[in-house]
Amino acid sequence: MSAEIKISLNKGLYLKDPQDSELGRSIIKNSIILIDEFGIESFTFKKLAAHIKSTEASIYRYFVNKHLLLLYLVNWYWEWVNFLISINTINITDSKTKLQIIIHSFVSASQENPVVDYVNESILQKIVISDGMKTYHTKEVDNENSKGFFKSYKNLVLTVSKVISEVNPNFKYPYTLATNLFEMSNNHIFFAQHLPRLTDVSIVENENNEVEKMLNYFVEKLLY
Amino acid sequence: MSAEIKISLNKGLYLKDPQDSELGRSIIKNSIILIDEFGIESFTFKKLAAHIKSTEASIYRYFVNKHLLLLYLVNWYWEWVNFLISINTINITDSKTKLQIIIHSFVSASQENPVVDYVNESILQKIVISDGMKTYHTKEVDNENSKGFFKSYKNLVLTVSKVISEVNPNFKYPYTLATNLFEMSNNHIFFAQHLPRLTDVSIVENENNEVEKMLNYFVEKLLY
DNA sequence: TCATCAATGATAGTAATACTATCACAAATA
DNA sequence: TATTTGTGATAGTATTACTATCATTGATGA
Repeated sequence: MSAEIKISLNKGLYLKDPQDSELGRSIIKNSIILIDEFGIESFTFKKLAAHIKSTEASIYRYFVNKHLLLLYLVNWYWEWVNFLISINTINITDSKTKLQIIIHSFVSASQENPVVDYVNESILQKIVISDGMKTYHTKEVDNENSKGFFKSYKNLVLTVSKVISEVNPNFKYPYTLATNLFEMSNNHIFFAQHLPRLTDVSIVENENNEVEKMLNYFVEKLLY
Repeated sequence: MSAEIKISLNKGLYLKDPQDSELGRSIIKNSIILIDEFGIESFTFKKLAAHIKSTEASIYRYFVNKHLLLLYLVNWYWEWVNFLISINTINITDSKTKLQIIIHSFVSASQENPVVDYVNESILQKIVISDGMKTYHTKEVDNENSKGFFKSYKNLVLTVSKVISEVNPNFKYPYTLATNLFEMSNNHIFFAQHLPRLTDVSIVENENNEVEKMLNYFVEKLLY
């Protein structure tokens, strides 16, 4: 995988494309580290500025506020998972196998080779698991949705729903299941770590094998 | 249903029991209204104080901060749904029917008779749908979990998982499915309203029939 | 009936957050 | 060489999320 790949995102997510400058890439790289460290609530542009030895004002030239920065990062993740699915299923003809690969991508996205050096996908996955749903659980959803800020997620769900319908054309809820596989994946990785009573799976040695097995079990019962 | 019912919650959730005083009940009643109106992010104790013609200081005598207030309200909801399930399944012997009633409780909890006059369960459900997951998606989960702040949710999941295992003792993931039914219910009501591309269901005339049907379809495929 | 005590209100103050504005400077570009 | 672009430095503001202190009122109890 070369460094040539540039994931392109909705222009409304940023004021200035962070991928185009040293400072921009540093903002991306280090915001991922700091959001993971502090959580999105306690993360501030001031902390980030201090960390990268820049200033708040400079960061505000790239992103309107931290919510849009998070949305940018989460969109990046959605695009990236979509990309992984594309390349990993390109030569696969069997739909059931495709769906298995999709599930593997949801669960183990973080263990793929990095695409660009300024995004640590492994940490980014942790952010998506912990804070991803906060991007759309706001009073601004409808407004932001109309600007296309959730397009990447919808694309991902569309891709997966197609495979679901290939596996079983009679299954009535392909979109619902597609969304649910992604959310279940994230939720139960989180629950295994923090609220184990809410799940049956556990995380052994940082591997999400059990979550993957669980999702395949659900898919089998629902579609086969 | 009489007004005698008092839902009892973990004492760590509040500084002073809001159910025991006029002001406390007013805080509960009006915080539900204002959180729904502004969303948890823009909701402040100052706004609430102005709304109920009290002061910030007085509200802080009941709750440490708005996060704990939200946690209180969400716990109230979890307890309430658990209570609904208990009374609505009390004379039911068939497990499949029990599970249908559970699903109906998740989806239509808001349409049951109110238990106490200071909690509008219908609006509270909207809050749980929009902001409920923010109670545990924080850096404080482990700490708060150790204080028992998620006990009500775990109880609810335990109740449901037992019924799932009654329906099909061989199903491997009863806790996962129990959690997922609750989360799916909330998520897809939300998606139907704000991000319809992520779901197959729609909300017609404020009724969640389609979500209920969808959940029953999933349960059937998974357990029958 | 008086003392006191708990609950609430009124007011003030502080540190941090989430910005916005202005000016200076250096490097790239035309 | 002139100009534009990107970044840094600094300052300032409104709001948030509290904390502290004191006054008032109404109920309790001796």
